[in-house]
Amino acid sequence: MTIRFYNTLTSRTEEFASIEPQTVRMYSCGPTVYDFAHIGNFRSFLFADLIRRFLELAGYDVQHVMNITDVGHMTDDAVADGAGEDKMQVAAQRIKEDKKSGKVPEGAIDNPDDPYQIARYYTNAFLDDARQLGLKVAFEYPDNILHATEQIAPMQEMIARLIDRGHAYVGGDGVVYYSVESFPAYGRLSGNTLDHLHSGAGGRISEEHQAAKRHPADFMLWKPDSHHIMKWDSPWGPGYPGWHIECSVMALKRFGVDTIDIHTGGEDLIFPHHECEIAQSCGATGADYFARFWMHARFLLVEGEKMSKSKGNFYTVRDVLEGRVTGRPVHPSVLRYELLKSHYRSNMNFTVKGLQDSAGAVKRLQDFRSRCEAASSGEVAEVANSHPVIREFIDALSDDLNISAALAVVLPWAAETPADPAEALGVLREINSVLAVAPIDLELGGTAAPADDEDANVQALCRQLDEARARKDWPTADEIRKQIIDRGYNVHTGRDGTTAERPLA
RNA sequence: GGCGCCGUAGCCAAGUGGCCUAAGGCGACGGAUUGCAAAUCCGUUAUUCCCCGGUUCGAAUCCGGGCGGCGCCUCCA
Repeated sequence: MTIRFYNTLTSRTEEFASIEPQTVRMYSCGPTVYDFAHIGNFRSFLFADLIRRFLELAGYDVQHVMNITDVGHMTDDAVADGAGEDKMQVAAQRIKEDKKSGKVPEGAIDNPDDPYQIARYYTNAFLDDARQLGLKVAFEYPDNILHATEQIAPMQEMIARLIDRGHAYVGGDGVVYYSVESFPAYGRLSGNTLDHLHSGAGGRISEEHQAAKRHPADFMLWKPDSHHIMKWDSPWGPGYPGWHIECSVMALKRFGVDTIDIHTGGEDLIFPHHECEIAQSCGATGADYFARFWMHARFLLVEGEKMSKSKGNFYTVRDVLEGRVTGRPVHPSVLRYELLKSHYRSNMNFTVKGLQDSAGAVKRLQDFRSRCEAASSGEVAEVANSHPVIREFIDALSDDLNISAALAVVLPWAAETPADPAEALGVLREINSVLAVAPIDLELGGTAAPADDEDANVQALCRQLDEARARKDWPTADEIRKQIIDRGYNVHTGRDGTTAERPLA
C-alpha cells in the first residue's frame, strides 16, 4: 500500500513515509480561545483527525499534538491609533454583554476581566465540542493539547537561541524580531519569497514600524509591553510572545525531535503563520525541515458564501447541534460527517440541505450496524485489513484522503444484507474507527442523546398506538402516529411493536 | 498586480489519455411491501464533464487562451 498526500511545501502529491517506521508525529494548529470555535475551525480540526485515524487504521502509531492559543494577541482591526486591540480585552467586553443576554451562562465566567477565566471557559467549550464531534486528540487533553501560556519559558529559550544563532535581533523599538534575511528558505512554503513580498507589499505598512526592523518581512518574536493584559517577565522586558513561536516550541518540545512528519492547519495559516514557524524552527534547530509534510484544509463556505459575522452565517458547533441553524437539533455524528465528506482541498460548501443529506448517510450506516447486531447476536468477528471492503476503503484514502471514493466503497456495501453479520460488524468497526459516525466513536463511547420527559411521553404514545392497532382502530392509530410525528420523531411500526426516535438532523 | 487551489447531474462528489454512451451518496420520481406510514427492496434520474482553440487514431482527463469561484500577500492577530 502506498500512501500519497498533497504536500503544500512542494505543491505536489507525494508518497508519504514517516521518518521513523510505524510512528507518525503530527502537529495541528489549534484554536484561539477568545470565543466559541466555529464550524470552519472544526472542518480543519476534523481534517487532521481524518489523517490521524486513517494512518492508525493503516497501521501507524500516530502521536498527535495540538495547541491552544490563549495568549491575548492583538486584533487585526486597523483602529484609529493603528495599534489594534488586545483580543482578550475585546473578548472581555463581549462577554460582559453576552452575560446580560444569557449567551454566556451566569457563573460561567465570574470575572470577565480575568483573561485566564475567559481562556478556561472557551477551552472547555472547545473540548466539549471537539469530543462531541469525535476529535480524538481532544480525549488526550491535557497531554497532547498544550496551552501557549504554559509554554512561555521554552518560547523564551527558543527566542534566545535564535538571537544567539543570528536569526533574531532586538529592534529599535525594543521588540525582538526574526530576521527573514537570515533564513534563505523563507517563502518556500507559501511562494511568498522576499522578492515577491517586496513587490506586493504596496503601501500597507506604516513607516514607524518599519523603521525599527531590518527587513519589512521581519516578524515579532517577543513584544515588551507593560500595558498588555497578559504579560510575562523576559530578558527583553515584560511582555508577550509573538503568535508564531508557540507552535514551533510546542511541536519540537512535545515530540523531542527537530523534524516532525506532518503539520496541518487551515489554508489561511500557510502565510504568514506556517512560513514563520518554519523559519523559527529550522533557524533554532538547524534542521532542513520542520515538518516533512505540510497539509492544509481549504476554507469552508456557508451557503456559497464566506462565513462572516456581518452576513449572519457565522455558525459555532453548538449553533448547529442545538438547532439554531436548521430549526431542529442535529446529531453530532451528522455534523462530523458533513464536515468530513468533502475532499479537504476542495471548496466545502456547508448548507442546511447538505446537513440533511448527511443525516441520511449516517442513518444508513447506523441502521446497517443495528441490523447486523440483531442478526449476529452482537458477535463481532476479527477482520484483517486485507478484507476486500477495508482494502478498498484504505486504498481510496491512501490517495490523498479521497474520502468520496472511500464513502463510495462503504455506502453501497452498507446497503446490502451481509451474508455474515459478525464479519460485517468487524469490517464496520475498522471503517468506523476512521469515520467515527456509527456511532460517533466506538472506542470512546460516543454520546447518546439523553432521554428526557419528551422521550418518555413519546414512548407512551407508541404503546397507545400499538393498542389501537391491536384493536384495528385505524383512525385512532393514525391520529397517534401523527401526534408523534408532529413532536418531531420518526415512527417505525415493526414486528415487535412501534418505536420512535428523533431524527439525526 | 503576485503566489496557490479549484470548476463534472437539483445538491455533495469519483474519475487524471481508450473498459466513461462518466462511480457512489443525498434528493426526486415510479414500483414491490405495509391497514396507512416509516424502514427495506427493485427500477428511473449527465450521449456529457465552465467556454473556445490545439495535440492525439482517441480527451472530462494533456497543452494554450478565456470566463468563474476561493484563500493568502507582513509586523496588528
